[in-house]
Amino acid sequence: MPFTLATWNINSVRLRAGLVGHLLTEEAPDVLCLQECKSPVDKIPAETFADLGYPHLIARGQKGYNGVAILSRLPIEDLGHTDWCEMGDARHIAGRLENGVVIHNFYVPAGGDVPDPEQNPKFAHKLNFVAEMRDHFAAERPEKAILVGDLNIAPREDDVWSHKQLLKVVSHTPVETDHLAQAQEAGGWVDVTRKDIPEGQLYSWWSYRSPNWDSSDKGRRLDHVWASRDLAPAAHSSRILRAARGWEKPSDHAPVFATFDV
DNA sequence: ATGGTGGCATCGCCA
Repeated sequence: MPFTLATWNINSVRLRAGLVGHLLTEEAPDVLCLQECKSPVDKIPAETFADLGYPHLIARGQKGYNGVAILSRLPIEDLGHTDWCEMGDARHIAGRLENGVVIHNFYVPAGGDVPDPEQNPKFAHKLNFVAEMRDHFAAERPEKAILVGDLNIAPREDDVWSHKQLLKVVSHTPVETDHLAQAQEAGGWVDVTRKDIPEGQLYSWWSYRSPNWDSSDKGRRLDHVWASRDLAPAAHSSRILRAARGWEKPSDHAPVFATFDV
């Protein structure tokens, strides 16, 4: 049975519940993973989504910051979360569909502005977080699993508008892309988006601070869909819904889609 | 070299 999954950093699920509804109605993924919900779980407008055919919701939340959720048409079992870096942040949730597929939804710390862990504790936190992901998935190799989310790292040269100009910009520094590659390798994860779209510039985020985001196109691919090695051959038809970045009062991220035949 | 925008725990912090 094929199923389609999407991941989207929504930047406030309450403010943008209408946009979420629009995506569910127009694109109808079976599963939608959200990050930066910025809401306690009991204040997520779950009924709105249930009325649109998504009665299943698992989430972790906190007031104002972070927050991850999985909306699903299909029943999903809450597998809990890991408290990465023991910060108590709502940055991860895992669930299992009835077909046995496990979904990990991550919101990796952005890391602040200065790409030096000695000078900037937020950058140190980001590197530690990704190192813990590496250790976690090295200890327990994922099978029949999908990892999605805003990983806040654009790994490839063609995942940013200018490789050269972003080498010292947080999200594309070598130490970050090395850390991400190690986490990916430790779990045997396959980058599904790049498996399906191997060539060319590809972005999922455009800063709010750039007024002409579309024409200047200074984007980065910060949002990812990975599959465990056994599941990767089932993946196809990835796409990024760039148009969503141009919707009324948009998130600064566009949703990333992948379809799996499982 | 700087500042640009947006959300919220809103006058400072996060992205």
